[in-house]
Amino acid sequence: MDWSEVVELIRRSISRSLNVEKDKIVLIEPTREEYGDISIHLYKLSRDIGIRQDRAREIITSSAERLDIVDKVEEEKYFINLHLNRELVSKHIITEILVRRDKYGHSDIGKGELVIVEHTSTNPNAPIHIGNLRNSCIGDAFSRILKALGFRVRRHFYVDDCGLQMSITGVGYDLLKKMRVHPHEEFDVWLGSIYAIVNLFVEISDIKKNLYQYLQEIPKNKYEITEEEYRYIKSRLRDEDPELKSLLRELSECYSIQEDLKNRFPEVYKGILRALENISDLKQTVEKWNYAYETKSDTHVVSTIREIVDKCMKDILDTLKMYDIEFDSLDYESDLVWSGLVEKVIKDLGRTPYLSRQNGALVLKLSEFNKSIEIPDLVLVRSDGTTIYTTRDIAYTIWKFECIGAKRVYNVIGTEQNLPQRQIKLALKILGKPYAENLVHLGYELVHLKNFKMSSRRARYITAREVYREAIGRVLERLARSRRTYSEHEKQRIAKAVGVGAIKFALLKTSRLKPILFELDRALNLEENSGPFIQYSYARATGILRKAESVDINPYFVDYSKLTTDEEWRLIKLMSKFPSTVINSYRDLRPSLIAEYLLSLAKMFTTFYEKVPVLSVADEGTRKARLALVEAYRVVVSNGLHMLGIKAPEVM
RNA sequence: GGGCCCGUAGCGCAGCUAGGAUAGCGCGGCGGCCUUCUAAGCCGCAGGUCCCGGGUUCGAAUCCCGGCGGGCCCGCCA
Repeated sequence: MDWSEVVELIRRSISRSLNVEKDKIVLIEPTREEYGDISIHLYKLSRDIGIRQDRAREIITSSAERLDIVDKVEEEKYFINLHLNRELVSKHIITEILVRRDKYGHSDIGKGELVIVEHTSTNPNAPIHIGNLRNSCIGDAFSRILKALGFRVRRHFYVDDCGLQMSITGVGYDLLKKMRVHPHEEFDVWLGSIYAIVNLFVEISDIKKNLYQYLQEIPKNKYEITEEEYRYIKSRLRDEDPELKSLLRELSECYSIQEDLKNRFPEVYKGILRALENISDLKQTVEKWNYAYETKSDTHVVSTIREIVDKCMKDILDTLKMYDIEFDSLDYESDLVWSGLVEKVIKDLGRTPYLSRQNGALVLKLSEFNKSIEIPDLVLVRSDGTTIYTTRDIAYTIWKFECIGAKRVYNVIGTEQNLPQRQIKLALKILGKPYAENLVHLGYELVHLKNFKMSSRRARYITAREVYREAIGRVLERLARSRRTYSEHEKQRIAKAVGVGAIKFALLKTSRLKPILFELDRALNLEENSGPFIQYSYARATGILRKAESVDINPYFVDYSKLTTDEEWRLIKLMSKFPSTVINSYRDLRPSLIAEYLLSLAKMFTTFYEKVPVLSVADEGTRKARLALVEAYRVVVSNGLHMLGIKAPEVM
């Protein structure tokens, strides 16, 4: 029995006695302990069902009193307060937990339905950073929640290897290879620097080209901004022509990026700059690569991009593995394009009245399809024949439903992509796909850092690996200050579990619709509203059972009348709410609900731990009952942590 | 200009979807608690115009309308 069943039992009984539908009976949580466990607002109820208050009171009271789980019915102001029979309810709840064990909180509402959770899906041209990690944690936790609820879950990583950002990286990588400049750091970090630097040169040459019509002093086909040029630009910044002014400002911003990248990645920077002497139009080269890759028409381009994508993906997946995050499938965007599926989707859309050609590009007229909401049209195919990201994502979505057979698809993608996600859904509707409604955008707000703006285009980020190393280091430091002694192996295991737990919890506990200000000190402060706090409570609970002479707890042979303290009762009640918390978390797409729940549960356990002795209590029956309670706590908290992808260490 | 989201204690956040009793938690501040199951802990104190203004209601942090403040999006980028 869990809390929702207790509530249901009472509702059913009262609704029968009053002869009204169950939905009309609203049971609420009392705000104070002396008001009992469950309350009914008499005024509201009597109005809702059209019956006099005193009559309702009479019926409810006698109906509730007949239930064996109800101990006492009291009246206070306009409330009827029910006090539950602690012994009986405790018995039901603890038995349920100890019998169901690692299945407590699980259910079969998913009925084995196949669902896809797509998450992380970062560009394979840079390391995964702390911002991406929020996505991974939410996606991974949500997958675990779905699994616990009986869904068949597949976790997919969309490898975005088409698109300009890959051509930019590929061109730079190729140039360096020809110059015999080889990577000597972590590959993904190295690749990220190439992307940022080539991207910068594309940008600079573009601006210079436009600037040339105003200022011939700035040569139009040079990639670097010299110091002289920069001084000159600054002296002209106050020019009155707005167009010129904005170009100057952009270029001056590029200069600061240039200096930063030159400083941090001198070898890559100089190598690419030297190689560029032989390239007259970098942007054109990039576009050529983009076209060649998407059409698979140049083996050198294809093998080069594939090479860097695979190497980068290895680093990304290795990093995520450190956080215990894994995938069932890597879906290469290029495979999707090369298979002809993207083309087919465009063709299918062409048969609807909503596709039209504008200036050589193919545009999906979403505004005409749905006039009730305002939504911008979507360019599907550029005038050079290449597709854009959203187009490929439409095909990808169809692939998930039709080729994989998913009944529902969850996309963990930042809220900044709200619009494209809606556009995809509309495109599915235009195609008459019945599953359009089963595409769920699990959006989340970004991670911000204090005094630091992350940017892939500038190769500025806090990588997930850095954070991991820092977290491990801090836990080891904490262990060194501990009064306990640990073996080396134990230290490493705890450091990993707790370090990762701290980071994951910090990223999961906040509602996904709120931006997170990530401060390392705060996230890794092991003494807060934190993952380690919950883990610590588990370790303490485990400690008690380790020291108990008999760990064999049979819930059927426990005298529940011995659990008499308020601390015990509060803990039992809260544990009984775990299953409904999991359901709510799934229904509202909010893993943070479980995080929040575990925090209050751990807090409650800690209070119990401080106030109620277990091992030292003289009465054997009491000791046994409390041991059962502690064991039940371990079950609930470890199930909950597991759903968040956080380990529960036995020792800390 | 339009769309989505957020606004609760000095700071970080729950509570709002299904309106009810004295609005919670953590950090930070102050004061206590380790010969007794792990002090990564516990207990106490101080700290609030629930952004503002209307409306609905016996009753609003919660629902509705209108403002204000902040974020994101509205690209032949991803």
